[in-house]
Amino acid sequence: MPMDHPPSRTPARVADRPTWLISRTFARSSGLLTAGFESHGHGLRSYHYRLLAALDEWGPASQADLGRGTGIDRSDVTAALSELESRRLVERSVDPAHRRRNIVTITPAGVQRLLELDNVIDDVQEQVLKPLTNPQRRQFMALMAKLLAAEDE
Amino acid sequence: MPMDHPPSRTPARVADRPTWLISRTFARSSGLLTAGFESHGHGLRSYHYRLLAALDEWGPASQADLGRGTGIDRSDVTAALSELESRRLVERSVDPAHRRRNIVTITPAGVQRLLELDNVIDDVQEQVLKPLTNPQRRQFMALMAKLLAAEDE
DNA sequence: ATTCAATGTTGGCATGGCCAACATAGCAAA
DNA sequence: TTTGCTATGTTGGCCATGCCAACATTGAAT
Repeated sequence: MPMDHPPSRTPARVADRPTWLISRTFARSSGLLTAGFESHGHGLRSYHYRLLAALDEWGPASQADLGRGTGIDRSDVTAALSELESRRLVERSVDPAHRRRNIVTITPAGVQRLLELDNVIDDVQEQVLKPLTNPQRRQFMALMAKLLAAEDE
Repeated sequence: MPMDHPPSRTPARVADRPTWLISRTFARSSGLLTAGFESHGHGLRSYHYRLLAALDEWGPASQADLGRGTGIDRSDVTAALSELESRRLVERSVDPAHRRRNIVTITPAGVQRLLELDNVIDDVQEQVLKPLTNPQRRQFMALMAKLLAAEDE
């Protein structure tokens, strides 16, 4: 999604459209995020961050719950957790009550890593919003929140 | 990118970050766009639309110019044009001056299709922006434009 | 006891954005 | 004029994100 080769000019019917602006905005944001993860992300990506954050904030959970909670597909949760586990950032253990189910726990090293990623990601927010004044930033976020409120129906 | 299964709850450190809002906004916009193309797009996708729009607005062009103009990679231009050509929406002919170069032209049927796609896409804009009042829509777009202005440097 | 639903896992797919390599063709500098 | 350098179109590949299907296992419901 990072579109590193932006169009030199853009057809008018495309350039004016909100969906185009949104997609360009996302490309910019996503590009900066990717760059941030690449240089200071210790090989992790956004799935990993979202899972670590969920585990830290909500405590140990099953993979299915993590998937539902974070919106990440079950199969992708499995893959991302395996990577986190091999880095000792989370631990998987069988739920004694439901032996089919794994209980996933974040390790102290995982919390540590999460904190580091927080900083990386905060930097990116700054870069993304740099062109806007503080009131504009708040306005922008409020408008997006309004746009997304409809999502729940 | 359509994220059709949004998170049921979202970790706080994720939920209030601009990059998250942007990515959710894009997911929504992109999902509606995909749905629009799927139901009334005659099997075409956004690359096709962008290319048709460029050809309609700028007139016949070489593939390399189309790529540079639209920000689509040369190789993807080739593929998308082949699909458009097989549907008789564009025509390729060798540039007599530079025999290595193709001159791509939009056909009347292509213009027709473009007009239809315009309507589909306009509908999507409405859907995306529905939660906002008209002044809010203008504000939102202005803020994104400001965000993207930095892109040129 | 027999169904049914949930769980974790594997493997696959599409889209959008990329890159590398290649043959061909034109241009330019020597 | 010959020797490059560059542009062009094409093929084929890669990666990330978001998805879906199928499967065996397991527990719960009937």
